[in-house]
Amino acid sequence: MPQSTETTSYKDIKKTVLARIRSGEWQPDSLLPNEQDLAAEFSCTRTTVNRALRELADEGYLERRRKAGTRVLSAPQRQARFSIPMVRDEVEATGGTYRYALVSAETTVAPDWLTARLALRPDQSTVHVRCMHFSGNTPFQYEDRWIVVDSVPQVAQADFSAIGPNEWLIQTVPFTNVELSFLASRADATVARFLDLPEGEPVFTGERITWLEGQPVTYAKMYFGAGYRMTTQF
Amino acid sequence: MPQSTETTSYKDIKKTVLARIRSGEWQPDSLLPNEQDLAAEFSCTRTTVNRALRELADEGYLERRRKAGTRVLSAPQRQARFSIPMVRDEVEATGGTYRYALVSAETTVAPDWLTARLALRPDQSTVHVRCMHFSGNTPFQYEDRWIVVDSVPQVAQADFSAIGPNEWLIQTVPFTNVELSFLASRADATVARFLDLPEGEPVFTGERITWLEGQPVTYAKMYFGAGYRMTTQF
DNA sequence: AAAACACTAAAGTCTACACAAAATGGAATC
DNA sequence: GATTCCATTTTGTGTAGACTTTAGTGTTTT
Repeated sequence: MPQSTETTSYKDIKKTVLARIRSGEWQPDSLLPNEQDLAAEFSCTRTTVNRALRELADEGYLERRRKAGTRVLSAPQRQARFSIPMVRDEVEATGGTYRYALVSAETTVAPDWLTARLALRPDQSTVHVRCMHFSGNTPFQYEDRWIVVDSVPQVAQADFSAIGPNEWLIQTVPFTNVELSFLASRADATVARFLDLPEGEPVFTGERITWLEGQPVTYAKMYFGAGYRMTTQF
Repeated sequence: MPQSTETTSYKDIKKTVLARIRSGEWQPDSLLPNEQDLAAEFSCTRTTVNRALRELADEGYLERRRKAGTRVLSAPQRQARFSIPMVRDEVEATGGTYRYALVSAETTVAPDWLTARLALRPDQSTVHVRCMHFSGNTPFQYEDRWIVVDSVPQVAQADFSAIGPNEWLIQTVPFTNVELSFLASRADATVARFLDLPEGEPVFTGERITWLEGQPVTYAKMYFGAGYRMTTQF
């Protein structure tokens, strides 16, 4: 049957279901009709209903279990998606001119805390890179990163004077797992100097650990310049 | 054909595609074979390939355009999903005992900055609620919230002495749009007092604006206690 | 009672096919 | 040379039907 003449699409179903939840017609914790019945109601196939409900479950509105059916989540476990762009893109998106500057790059044995954090073997070798990202002449981000040499042997030959370690890594090694945190920290002397802030100032900070199939690849701490906010809409 | 005997599922296809991207077989920016050809290769239907590629595009690995085809995103525009639980759930998830305390609740005309922020009409009435969320006896979050009376008339009768404004709102009014930001701010005298921190200390801060069909519903500022970090894995 | 078992309802996934919609690239026209 | 228009390709979405997997529920056995 062609869908040009008045059919119900999975998007329509999503909207209707959401509306019913919002209107209170379908109370939290209550069970929805099964797919078959909904298909009949919307005069479409179960496939279409399935897609609608599956996506709503994905978005955190519904909970689905085989045999048990589909129920409305009581506390809509909403989730926010933040896009994590590369610094260059983030700067350019705001109209700024991106500039990168290497501060230091050296091969060292991993410090204790890093060995613990990444579950490294004692005395594994790392490349420690510190660098700055600017938007025009304004400091945008100070990055402090360690790369595990055993996981990324090529890093020994890498030259970080022109390209940032993040961009280099993305081009060079894949990763499978990431742990990402955000917090507020106080600017120590170093961070304050590079971000051009008074010492002790609050700094929005990101911490990122990346693995490839269980192997720790890199640990990065990213200190954002004054006034930075991470925003999303949904 | 039954799928018990060796068929390719959309999950298999996702894995294979990801593996090819990671291995470099399919370079960033390059075009993938079209769905028909992939279906032939995996000996399944186009529907199955479609689902696999659609989900990968959703997850930020691929870009798909009709007629243009499917290509590997050069900078895998990865996105992090943070779940935004209600404070009670967040506290209880860490094993703490949740406790709520109202600080103040009063009806006032919206201040200038809020009128501007939410695009209110001049002198619209709001309910201003300030409250604390504890984990055991440790301050977990100080919340400072305005609720627009015109959008939520019931708020005039609400009693926030036992239930937090957020939980109340979720039960009472639906919302359609949210803008959520995170930043690092310095604790002013009030925030410092409630969170039991020295004044000027960095505070991880969330700001949330909620609309219902274009109508501003509420503005909330959430100050998190010492050591808070927002974490996700992917 | 408690444990093991079978039945069955519901979601999960796949096949096979069809038509819809977008957008690219080239052809026709100005 | 630029613009408009159109055919074609590729993804998007729907139908119809089948088999699979999970997990409640009720029954039987211990």
